[in-house]
Amino acid sequence: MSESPRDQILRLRAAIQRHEELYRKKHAPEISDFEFDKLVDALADLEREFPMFAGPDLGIGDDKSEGFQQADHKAPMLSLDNTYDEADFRAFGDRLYKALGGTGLEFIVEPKVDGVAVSLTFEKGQFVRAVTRGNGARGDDVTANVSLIREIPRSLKGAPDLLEVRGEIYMELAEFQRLNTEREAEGEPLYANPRNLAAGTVKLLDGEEARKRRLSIVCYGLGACEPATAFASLKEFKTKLKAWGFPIRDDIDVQQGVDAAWKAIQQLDVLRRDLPFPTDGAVVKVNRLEDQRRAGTTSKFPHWAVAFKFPPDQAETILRKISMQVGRTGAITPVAELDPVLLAGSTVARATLHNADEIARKDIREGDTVRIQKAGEIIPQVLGVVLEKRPAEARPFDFEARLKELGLDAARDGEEAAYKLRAPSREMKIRRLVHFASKQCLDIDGLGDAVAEQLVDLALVDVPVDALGITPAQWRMLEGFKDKSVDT
DNA sequence: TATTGTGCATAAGTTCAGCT
DNA sequence: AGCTGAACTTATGCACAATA
Repeated sequence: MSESPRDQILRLRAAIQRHEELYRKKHAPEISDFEFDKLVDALADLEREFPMFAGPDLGIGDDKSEGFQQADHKAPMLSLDNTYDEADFRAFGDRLYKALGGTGLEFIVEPKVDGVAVSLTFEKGQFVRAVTRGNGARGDDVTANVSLIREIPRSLKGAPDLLEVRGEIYMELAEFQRLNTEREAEGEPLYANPRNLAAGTVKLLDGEEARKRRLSIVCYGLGACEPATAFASLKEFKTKLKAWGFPIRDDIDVQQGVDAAWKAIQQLDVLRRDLPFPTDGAVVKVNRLEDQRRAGTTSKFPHWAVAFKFPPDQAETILRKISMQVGRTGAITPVAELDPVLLAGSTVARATLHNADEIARKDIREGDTVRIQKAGEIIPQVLGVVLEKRPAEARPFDFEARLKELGLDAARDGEEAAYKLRAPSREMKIRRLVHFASKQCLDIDGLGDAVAEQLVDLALVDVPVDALGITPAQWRMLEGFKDKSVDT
C-alpha cells in the first residue's frame, strides 16, 4: 500500500512547486499556508532520511534561522559517536573487524578540534560556498563570514568537478585571549569560551564585527566528490588538501590496527595540552575509503569513525540545597544547587539530579560534599558523595516530603522513575497536547481520535498564547486545526 | 525574551543477528 | 518460526552561551 520513499519525495516536490507557483504568480492558493508548511516539512524529513533521493534545494524559506540562506549538503554531514574508555574504543574496533572481515585495518587518529563543523563546496575547482552542519542534510549558508578566513584557498588546480571539503572552524586560544583582553579594557563582560565565540562569530550577521575576530580552520574530511574515484584513502586526500594549500594537521600518520590507534590516542592526550586550539578528544577514522564505504553509516553516525573523549577534570564542592524544577510536561526534576566552582573552563553552580531514584541510589543529602565533573564539554554531572566530609546532621533526602513542602501535587506515573504533576492545570494540559501533536505528526488524521478531538476543541477556544510555551509553528498548527474542524 | 547549536542522560521502543 | 539479547533509534529533558 505504501509508496516508496523515492516516489513520495518526487510527489511532494511536484506538489510543493505547483502550490508555490499558484501562490506566488497567480495569488490563488488552493491550500492554506499551514498545509503548505506541512508539505515542506514532510519533504525535509524524507530527504534527510533518504538523502540519496533528495533533489535540488527548492529555495522555499522555512522558519528556521532567519538571516541566512540555507543550502543542501550533497553528501550528508554526520556527527560522530563517542567513546569514553579503552573498552568502548576496542568495541568499536571489534565491530569494524567483524563487519569488514578481519583484514588489516588502517586508522587515522587526530585531535578533535572544538569548534564549528563546516562544509566547503568547490565546483570546478572554485570555492562557491560554506555551509554549517544544520540537520545533516541542510544547513545555513555562512559563506560571507567564512570567506574572511584567509587560509582557505579559493581555487584548486586539478580538482574534481564537485568537491565538498569538511573542516572545523575554531578560534585560536591566543586570539580568544586577545579579544577578552580588549573586552576587559572596555569594561564589557568577558566571552566564556573559544568554542561558543567561534560559533557566534560564524553566525554573525554584522560583517564588520566578524572582521574583527580572527577565525581559523582545519580541514580533515571528504564529503561529496564527483567523480567518486578521485581518492583511495583519507591520507591521500589530505596530502592533496595540503598541496592545494588547505590548513590541515600534517603530523598525522596512518596507524596499522586498533592497538596502534589506541597508542596514538594516548599520545594525543599528552600532546593536546600544548596545542594552540581547544580540544576535547581525538577522532579516529578508517583510512581507506573503500573500507569506509563497506562499513557504512547509521542515520546519525558513520560506522567507520568515532570520537574518543578524554576523561574530564573533576572537582569537589558543597551541595547546599536540592531544588525542584517543573518541566513543560509537568515532569519534576530535582536540581543540585552547588557552591560555585571553576571546572574545565566555566563555573558550575547547578547540576541535574535526574530523578528521585538517582538521589536515593547515590544517597545524596543536602549539605554533602559531592564530586562533580563535566560530562562531555558542558553538562555538569554529580558523580557521588564524599562520605568522609558528610556533616553529622545530614539526613537522607525525602523527595515526597519536599514536594509537599513546596505545595507540588505530584505522583509517580506508574512504575516510572519520574514524578509528574498529578493535576495539571488547563494550561499545562494544552501545552502537553500541542507539544505532542507537533512532535508526533504533521496531520490531524494521523492522531488518535481522542487527542484530535481535544485539539480541535482547543483550537476553537481562544487560547491565551502568551501564557503558554507555544511556538509560532505550533500556533500555525492549531490554526490549521481550526480550519479542519470548520470543514467537517 | 526566543532561538540556535553544542552535547549528555535516561528510558522506551524497534530492529537485527544468532540461536534453538 | 520464534525467542532473546544487543544494537540502534527516538523522544524527552537539561545546561549554557552565543546572537537576534
